[in-house]
Amino acid sequence: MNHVRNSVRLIGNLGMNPDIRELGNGKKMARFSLATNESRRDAEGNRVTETSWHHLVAWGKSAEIAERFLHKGSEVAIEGKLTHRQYVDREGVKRQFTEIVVNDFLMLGSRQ
Amino acid sequence: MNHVRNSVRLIGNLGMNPDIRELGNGKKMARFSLATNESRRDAEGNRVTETSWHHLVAWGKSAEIAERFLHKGSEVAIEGKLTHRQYVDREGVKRQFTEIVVNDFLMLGSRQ
Amino acid sequence: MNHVRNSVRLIGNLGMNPDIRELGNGKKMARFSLATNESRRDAEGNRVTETSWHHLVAWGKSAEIAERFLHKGSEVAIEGKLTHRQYVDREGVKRQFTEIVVNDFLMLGSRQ
Amino acid sequence: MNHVRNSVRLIGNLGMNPDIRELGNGKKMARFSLATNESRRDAEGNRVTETSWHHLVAWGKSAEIAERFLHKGSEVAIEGKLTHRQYVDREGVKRQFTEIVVNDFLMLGSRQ
DNA sequence: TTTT
DNA sequence: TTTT
Repeated sequence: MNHVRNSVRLIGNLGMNPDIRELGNGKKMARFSLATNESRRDAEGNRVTETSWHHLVAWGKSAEIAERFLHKGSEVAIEGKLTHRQYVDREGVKRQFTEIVVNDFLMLGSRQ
Repeated sequence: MNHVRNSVRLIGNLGMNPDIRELGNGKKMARFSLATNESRRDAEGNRVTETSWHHLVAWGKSAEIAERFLHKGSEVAIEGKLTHRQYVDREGVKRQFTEIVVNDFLMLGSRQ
Repeated sequence: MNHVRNSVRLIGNLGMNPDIRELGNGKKMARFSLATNESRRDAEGNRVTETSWHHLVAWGKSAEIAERFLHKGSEVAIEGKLTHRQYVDREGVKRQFTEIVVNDFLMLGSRQ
Repeated sequence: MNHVRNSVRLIGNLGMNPDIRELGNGKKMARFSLATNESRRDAEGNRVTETSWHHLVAWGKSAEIAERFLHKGSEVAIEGKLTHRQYVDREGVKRQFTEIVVNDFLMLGSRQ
C-alpha cells in the first residue's frame, strides 16, 4: 500500500489484446500497451494529437479480469506504480525498461 | 491541461542538485533524479527498502523554482506527465528514455 | 497550480444536465452532481453497489465545454480541488458545503 | 480497491492530535483534521494563503500508525476516498458531513 | 439524481 | 499498436 509515494494514473486505449502468461505458481500475469492521446495546438494553431504508448503489467486477480474483459481498443482508467528494470538484451546491450504495475483499473464506455 | 489522462505523483528525495540549462529562448530547463523508497517485507519477513530512481524534467517557472530551492537530498512531492522518447545513442543503438515532465511540485519538510 | 496539495479524482456519471450560470463578468459557471459507484460484497457475500453523490463546479472554459458536451448520464473523469464553504441557510442554520472545483475533465465512452 | 473511481490526495498539517476510538471489535479508528494551504495572489497582487480544513478518518492498521506517529502539526501526505454522510443533529437539523477515508498516508519532513 |  |  505504498501508493502515496509512487502513483501513475492513465486513461486510454489498449493497442492489442492483453498478453497472458501463467506462472509456475498458477498466478497469472497480463501485459498490454496503453495509448494516451493528448490533444494540443501546434505552432501554427492546428490541433494535433500526440500519442504516448505505455507498458503495463497486471498480476493475479487483476490479470484475470484483464484477460476476461480487456481487448484491443478497450478504453480503461488505470492506477499503478511506476517501475524501471535494468536488463541486458540478446546483443549484450544494457537497457532500461519502464513499466507500470497496475494496482486497480476500470473499464470505461462499456455501454457498447 | 491534459492531466486527467496522464498523471504521475511521486514523493521522494533528489539524488543530486538539479542540472539547469538555459535554452535559446531564455527559458530554463531543470533535470534531476528522484528516489522513491518503498518499504515491504521479503519472503523471510524482513523489512526491505526498494528504491526506484525516476528521471524528472521541469520547464520555465518550475525550473527556476527548482534551481533556487531544490538540492541533493531535498524531499519533494511532484505531479507530472509520463513521457517516453526514442533516440539513437552514440553507438547507434536505439533506446527509449522515460521521463516525467513536472507540472507542479512542493518542497516538503521545510522546517529544517 | 497548487494541485499537488489538494487533488480529487472521480470517475462517474452525471445525475442531471449541468446547471449553467453566466456571471456579471461574462464568465460562465457550470454546476452538476456526479455519482461514483463502488461495488463491494456485504456481510452476506452479496454484491452491493454504493453510490456517492458529489457536488462539482466548473468555471470559464471548462464550464463552456461542460455546457456543450455534458448531460444527464454522461460518463466523465474529473480532476479538481476539494473545497468547503460555510454559509447560513434561510432558517439561520450554519451549514458547510463541500464541492469540487473542476480543473480538468474528460468525457468517456463517447463512441455512443 | 475502488480507488480509480474516487481518490483524494492531500498534503498538509494536522490541526490536532488524532482522536482515537476503539470499537467493539477491537478495531481502532483515528479522526483528525488536516489543513491544506494554498498560496495565490489576490486582486491587488498580494500573496495570500488560503487554508482548507479537511476531515479525515483512518481505520485499523492505519489508525494504529496514526495514533503512534501523528500529532498536532505533523506534515503528511494522504490518499483516501471522498465520502458524504447524512445525519440529523441534536436540534433535529438534517446535515451532511464530508470526510475522507484514508487508504494510505506518509509522514513527511521526518528528519526533525 | 447517474451508471452497470 | 489504440482512440476521436
